[in-house]
Amino acid sequence: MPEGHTVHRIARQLGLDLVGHRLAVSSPQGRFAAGAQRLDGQVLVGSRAVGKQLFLEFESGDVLRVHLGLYGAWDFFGRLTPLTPGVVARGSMGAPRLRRAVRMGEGEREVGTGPDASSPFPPEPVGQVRVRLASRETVADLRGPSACEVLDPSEAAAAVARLGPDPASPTDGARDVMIDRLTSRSVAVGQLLMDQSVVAGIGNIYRAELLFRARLDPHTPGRRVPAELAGALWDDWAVLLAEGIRAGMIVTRDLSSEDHARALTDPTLSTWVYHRTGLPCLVCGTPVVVEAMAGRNLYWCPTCQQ
DNA sequence: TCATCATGCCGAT
DNA sequence: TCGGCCTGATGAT
Repeated sequence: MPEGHTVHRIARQLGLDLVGHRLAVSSPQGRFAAGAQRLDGQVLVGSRAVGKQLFLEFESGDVLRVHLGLYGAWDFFGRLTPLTPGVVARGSMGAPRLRRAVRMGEGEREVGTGPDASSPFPPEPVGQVRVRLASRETVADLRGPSACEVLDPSEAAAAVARLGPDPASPTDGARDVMIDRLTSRSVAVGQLLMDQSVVAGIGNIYRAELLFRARLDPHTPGRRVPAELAGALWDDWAVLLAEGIRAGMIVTRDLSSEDHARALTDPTLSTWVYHRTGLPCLVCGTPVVVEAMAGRNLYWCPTCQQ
């Protein structure tokens, strides 16, 4: 799945191009027909990401809650404002294999179009589109989400309250809340970082990378993590998340601009340990190992992380 | 062409 | 701890 940075980018794209517009809401696939009918014709008034969840608020107070799960993605068409100056997201945002970014040439306009500007607008839905949000100029199609439901305001508030703090959607005392929840349990810190009620938005890649950057053994019980180290994990997560949102990809190493571009096609360039099983640790040379932790692949360096 | 895998999470056991 | 769900890419056949 898209980790937190991707969902924040989706929230921003929808905020730039669909918030403030009266939308046609439909479910071409049919599996969200009732929810779509409830939202159809309303003005979208807010777009917010908390962790990996997206909350879209409509003028009636109804909130569309979306979780992309492992496979979900949004496809954008029509008029799109670049999230990063000069870079227009084309195609999908969500499942990473679909991520595409096209750098616009000199002199091109700030506003780009979808993947095929010559096709009719709005485009015919392709595949299983659970929800289509359409303004006169922009279409957003949601495919393959694990959660997609309409909530009333109190239900939406409860859904947000179940999540831990998110550095990109800050709340009062967020850092202390994360420190407290991380250091009060005996569960392994490698599991706690993936627990969305401890801290929101971290997935399997950021989990492995944060632990390596902190030189922390993933098996360390949360209780044994000093508060200063838990705070440092929060601070580093805030940095990596902000950079991920800006760049539109997960980068946890300092890369030259050439390597940054090459990392689009060679993911092993952008991480310290994730997906580097058997390759020498970039710091000490020890082969990176992979093991299952709570049913997910955990990558780490047994020498650096002690 | 097929089997496997993936940045997730839930509920049953 | 496991299977189930959702979709597309990848590497093996």
